[in-house]
Amino acid sequence: MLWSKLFIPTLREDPAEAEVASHRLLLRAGYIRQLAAGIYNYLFLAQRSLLKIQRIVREEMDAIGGQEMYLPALNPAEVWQESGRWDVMGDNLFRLKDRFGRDLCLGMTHEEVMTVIARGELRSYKQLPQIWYQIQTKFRDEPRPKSGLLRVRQFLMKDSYTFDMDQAGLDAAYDKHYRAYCRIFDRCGLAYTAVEAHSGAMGGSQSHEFMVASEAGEDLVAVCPGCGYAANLEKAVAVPAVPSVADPAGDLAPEEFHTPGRKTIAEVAAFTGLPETSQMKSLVVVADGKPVLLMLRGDHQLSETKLGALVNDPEFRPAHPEEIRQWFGAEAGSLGPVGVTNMPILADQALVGRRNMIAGANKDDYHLRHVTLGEDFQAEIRDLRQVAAGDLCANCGGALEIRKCVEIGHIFKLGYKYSESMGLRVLNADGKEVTPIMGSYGIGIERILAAAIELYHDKDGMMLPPSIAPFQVVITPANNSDALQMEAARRVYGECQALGLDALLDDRDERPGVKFKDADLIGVPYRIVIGKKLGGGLVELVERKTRQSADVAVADAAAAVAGRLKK
RNA sequence: CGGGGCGUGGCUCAGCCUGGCUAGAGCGCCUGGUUCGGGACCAGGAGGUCGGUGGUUCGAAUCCACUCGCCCCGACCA
Repeated sequence: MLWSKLFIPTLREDPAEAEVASHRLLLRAGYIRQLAAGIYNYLFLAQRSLLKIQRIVREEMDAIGGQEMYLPALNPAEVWQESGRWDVMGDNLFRLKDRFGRDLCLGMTHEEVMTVIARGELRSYKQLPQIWYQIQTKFRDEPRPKSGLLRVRQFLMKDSYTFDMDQAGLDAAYDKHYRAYCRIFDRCGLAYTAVEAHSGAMGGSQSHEFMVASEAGEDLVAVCPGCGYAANLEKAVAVPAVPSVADPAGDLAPEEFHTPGRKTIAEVAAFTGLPETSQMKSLVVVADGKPVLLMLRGDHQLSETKLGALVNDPEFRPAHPEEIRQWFGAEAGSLGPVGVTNMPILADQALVGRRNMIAGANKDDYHLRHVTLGEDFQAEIRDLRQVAAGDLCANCGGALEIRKCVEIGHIFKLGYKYSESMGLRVLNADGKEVTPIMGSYGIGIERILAAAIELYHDKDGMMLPPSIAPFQVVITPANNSDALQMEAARRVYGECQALGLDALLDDRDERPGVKFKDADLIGVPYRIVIGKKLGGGLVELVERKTRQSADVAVADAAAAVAGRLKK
């Protein structure tokens, strides 16, 4: 295509509102423009790139037997009420009424609609398994849209759903998706990791997220460089780092001591001269309307996700100061487990095997030393803590790292949540009605583009992988007023097209510097510069990512690019 | 929803604290000319109800109140 005819509104300066690299560059390179918070216009370049991503997704979904559909974004409330998500989703669901006052919503995913189709049409085990997918605009009323295309209120998602007769079928469907996702992200040129994920409100037994490491991300992932273990921090397990000071040995009885004004773990550590690892942290939460005392090692953080799942109440809350006073007779800074009988105690497994630790005395300004789990108090042992950097891998003992990541895909074994609540049943070979088991699998289309930019950019602009760049090659005549250069540029451009390349001819009447800057900014992987060496029959072939350039014969330029793209 | 910040030509910003001429700069845009390997130069030109509403004042971009929008932190989050 001819650049002079295209709408590519590049900006010379960084837009003020953009913080993260992908947002800044998408705006500067003329890919997107904002319409409202979390709502973007995808201009020509973005659309071109997104279409390429969608094409890759389609090809790989089709390759595992996926059947593409297109379902309404506008959904009647009834189907969401049937699944229960009308209430569960709260303010995240965009809701509206039609002229007759009927409730509708804009779909954030399509489990319900897919299940409606399935229950209306699937009758027999002979029709299963099925893999249905769509690429649709999804809506979420995000409380805080941010970071350009990374967290938006309207976005494209590939979502697929599988229906199987049994767990083995679901396992196979899940595995197909897992492998398809790897191929998709490989083809998109992303460096990604598949991590074990918390299945959250979606229920279900198994779940993986596909993550791209980036400071712009919002998820934290624990990874083991040694054995490859990787899990979302919400779910990660690890062996805690060894306490920095060994516990006092012996069968010692709890012993009260005065700790005036020392309320936090850090203050008590400073006061006693013993590290935080020698203390027990006491947290009181109210879950399901009832108080629970949680015991953790002093330096450990509570995992709210894990606790939410344990107590079956993701909405649990910390106890109020008055409640703590009432239940313990002391302030939050002096709480401990010894003598507590009016509520259940959950202790993190990192406390097992520890002896004679320090904990609050349930008496203001006093702590106890020599507190031992199982001897001085009884508790249910659970995994409560959030894994931290430096913890040891449960598989291989290596030190774990924590990385910020962008989630680009998520696969779930849904189980029977929707098929059961919405009444999907088919007849099995014995003529009995059975409920099929489902899986659900999503890919954030725009996030692939944004994540690629986060991964691959420099001070001059994007360095998009060729598979998802809006163009594969740009032909840049250095001087438009040089008729020979222009003629050669047109010829090379034609040859690129003949070879099936996505080529862009920068025929704008601009100085070379402007053309180079723009080409770098929008991230075209290869550039053929027609310049002064044309007299000697040579043009310059430059790779955007590496900045490596090579002189090639004019006649070979197009083929040279095609050759490099094949690699 | 809590905390912070910002709304002035298309973009980046100055002016506001301490009210006072026709509201500025750089970039971009238009016309003409010169130029042509990393965001050129000269000359001329277009473009702004200063987010909105109300108030104070002889007079408001500037002060006050309300309000809308956007960004960031937190909460939230298939």
